[in-house]
Amino acid sequence: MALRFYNTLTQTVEDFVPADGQTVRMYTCGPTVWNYVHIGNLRTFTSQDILRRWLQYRGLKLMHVMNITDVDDRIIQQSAAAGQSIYEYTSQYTDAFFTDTGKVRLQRPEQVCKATDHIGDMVKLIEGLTANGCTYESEGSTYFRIASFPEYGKLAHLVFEGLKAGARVDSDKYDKDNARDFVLWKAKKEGEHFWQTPLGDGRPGWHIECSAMAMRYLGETLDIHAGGVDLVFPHHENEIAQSEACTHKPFARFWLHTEHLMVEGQTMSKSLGNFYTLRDLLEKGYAPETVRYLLASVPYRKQLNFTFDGIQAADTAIKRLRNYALRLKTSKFPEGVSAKLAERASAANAQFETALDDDLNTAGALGAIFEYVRETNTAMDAGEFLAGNVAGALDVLARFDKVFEVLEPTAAGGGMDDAAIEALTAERAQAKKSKNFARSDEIRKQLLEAGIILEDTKDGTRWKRK
RNA sequence: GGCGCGGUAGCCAAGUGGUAAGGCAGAGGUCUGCAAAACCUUUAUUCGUCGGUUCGACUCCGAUCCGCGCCUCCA
Repeated sequence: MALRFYNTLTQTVEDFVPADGQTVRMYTCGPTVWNYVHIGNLRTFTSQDILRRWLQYRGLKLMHVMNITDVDDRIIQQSAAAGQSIYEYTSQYTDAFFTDTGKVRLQRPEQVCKATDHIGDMVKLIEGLTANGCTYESEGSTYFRIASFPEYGKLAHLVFEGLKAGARVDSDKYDKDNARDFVLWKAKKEGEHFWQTPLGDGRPGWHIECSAMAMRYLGETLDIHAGGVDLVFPHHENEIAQSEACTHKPFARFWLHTEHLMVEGQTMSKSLGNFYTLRDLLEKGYAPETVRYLLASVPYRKQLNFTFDGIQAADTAIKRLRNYALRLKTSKFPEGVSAKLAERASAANAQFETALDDDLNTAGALGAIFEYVRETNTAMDAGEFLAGNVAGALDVLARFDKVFEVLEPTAAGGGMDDAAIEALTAERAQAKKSKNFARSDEIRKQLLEAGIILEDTKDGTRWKRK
């Protein structure tokens, strides 16, 4: 089955192939670096990481660009309140962003770009729009005239006929011809950071950075543009308008949007007290890969209800897979290879791949893996799983982990080293042999306190870290 | 009001015109010096509700109820 995605632009699931057949040129809206990432942000970024990994799994090359919005109203306010320049203020949150996303094992895009490094590209784009008659100036600011782009609304599928200009209360302080017109370049305000440009002293509007940087690095038509659902309107709609009105070419072929998450069935918000950053969760003792698993396990187009029961379930599910991997690596299986089980491994891989090809159905993919794990565990218990089947099973896990990447535990740091554990395990084996169960249990307890769990099997004792 | 998404077991969740994946939790059992791991059995005659189409619908159509999102800054 072909790889396919739901495209917000057409509201249908479409087969996906990059325009040049091999390299996916993709742009995702990155963070506004004024705070630490919360789990809602992380859900979107995690879904994009799954997307990246799946495209690579399918043999495609990637040119993925993500922006860092390091100048906007909130940043200007917050940095002023903190008595810092916008650069000082945003650099700490930019660093924190990569630290946090690194912990949940998000791959870094091929190109990360900051808005403030691309003011020149934005100015050029705005000048191009002006040359095409799509802009107007008012009190030093430059606006995009929506009336100049008849297709406005095609992404969000909004119809604006009947809307009276100025009918909506405009919270923005700048004057506009039409309430829907949006600002490309904001005139300088006293005390605010600004750039001197041919457009006048000021700073960029919110939407222009994405168009300018996306086209700068990826050309006029991208294969994929992705973000959270809340960006569909007005952000992505405006990106389309300002890009296409300039180039007269489609800005992006596929638009992918990740649904929001809820927390314990409610919208996440600070006022409800259910607002969590990744740092909050890690402080509560959850492993970053557990958060990753939970966020990735629900398909990206479905709202995800984030609960503490859910994160607990994710933790247990990961342990099950780790135990399975441990069993594969430490057990002695009879010689030979079971053709039936080899076939079963191929079938599991096929199911896994079919699910992810189908608009990244992560829940379906996980189902394929767990079903395979249970069946092969049963075969192992029955003595039907043979030594020659180990490689195939490890391959199933490896394919899974290429996408989900949760099997390797995050190092807790400190603790006992492997040699010391092996020595105690050996001593305990001796004690058990001579039926000295008191000493045997003492060692088990000692290791448990150090976070090491011992498991006695017919092939000897194996250990793992908690 | 307009546009869009969703309602499947205690919780999370896949699926689809042919008779309900998977994970977690619960109960019982097997194995075990202890413990752990693993496995087995068990938990939806039923997929928000009501109609319709069909040999057959959870899956298609209509209506209806409920939840959520966007329409203004927002992942």
